[in-house]
Amino acid sequence: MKIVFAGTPEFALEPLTAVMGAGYEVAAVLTQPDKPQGRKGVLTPSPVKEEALRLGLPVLQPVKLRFEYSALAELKADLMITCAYGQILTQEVLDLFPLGVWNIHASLLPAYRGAAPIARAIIDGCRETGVTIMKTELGLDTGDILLSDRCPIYDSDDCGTLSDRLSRFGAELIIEALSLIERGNYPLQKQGEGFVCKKVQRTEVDFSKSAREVSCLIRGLSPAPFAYASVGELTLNFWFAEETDCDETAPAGTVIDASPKGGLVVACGEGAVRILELQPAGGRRMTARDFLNGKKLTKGMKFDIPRTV
RNA sequence: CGCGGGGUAGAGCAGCCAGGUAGCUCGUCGGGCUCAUAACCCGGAGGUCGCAGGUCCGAAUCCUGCCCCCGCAA
Repeated sequence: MKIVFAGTPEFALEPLTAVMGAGYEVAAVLTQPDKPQGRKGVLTPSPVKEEALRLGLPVLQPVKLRFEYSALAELKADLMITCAYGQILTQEVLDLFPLGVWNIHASLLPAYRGAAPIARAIIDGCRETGVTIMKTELGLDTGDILLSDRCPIYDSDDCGTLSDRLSRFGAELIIEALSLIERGNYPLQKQGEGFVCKKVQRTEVDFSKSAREVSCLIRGLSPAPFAYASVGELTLNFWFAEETDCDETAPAGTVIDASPKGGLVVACGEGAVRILELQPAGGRRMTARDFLNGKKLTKGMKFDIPRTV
């Protein structure tokens, strides 16, 4: 079976290497074009492209696949796997693969179709999510389901750790899926009513929400694009936070504790959160303890609360 | 030429604007207190102040050039 693997971010790496490791012939890797990154706008290849080159696989990076699929067609592959590729496929592209196009999606479909299923699930406070293998159709993540696997979300998870875990789940599932497809007799299950989640953006923390909502937002947006908050001239990106007990009552956003021993505790609308890792603007990522040693924050200071729209 | 912050003990920072003995919090090492301790008290070690040049009696501090790190925005 000749396979094309389409993917872009780190999440797609484990599945790609698993497919290779299982001995399948990967005819080419399809990924998004190199993009300018960072302050200097250095053209940077996607994680999947780097891995593909390392594996010695041919790489295709059409800007608009819907107009540039002749190279893909010439491969005459049997099947394509998509995994966070980043472009909507057209019917012409889907028709190139006799054994179909199969998608690895990081949610328990039909929930969290679309762009940022992992981050959204954490932000929404879900206790569980998963990975689904489904047949790719024209609709956004609406195709029939072949396999899925559940995965708990822990309070110790951020988007990075959960993404890593789901990536491994996806790798296992796709191998299982390929063997089902090879045998040719597999059950497909139609999706029910679901919903689409949008891409996540850098978001200012609203401490007037509950401690759980705040900690979930922080963890869901870490390690990018981050939840942040400001106090005076200081702006902080938050890498990790947990809910915590607090005896004190203080207006939302108030720094209840800022001692190197006690940690950075901030009052929320309900409860309080303990910030464990953060990054000041212009600085490196550090533990709250390190940050507090610099004494830029003291008990009683208040974080800005974004204006409610 | 997108905007901006920064490089000072192992870590995080202050000191720089108004040049004149290297400071704070934490860690670390030693001692003490305690039934005990991550708690408390006492003491010690540890720094080419990013690099190079310049000004000056004297530069972390002022001037010039270079290297490196990071936040925002794309």
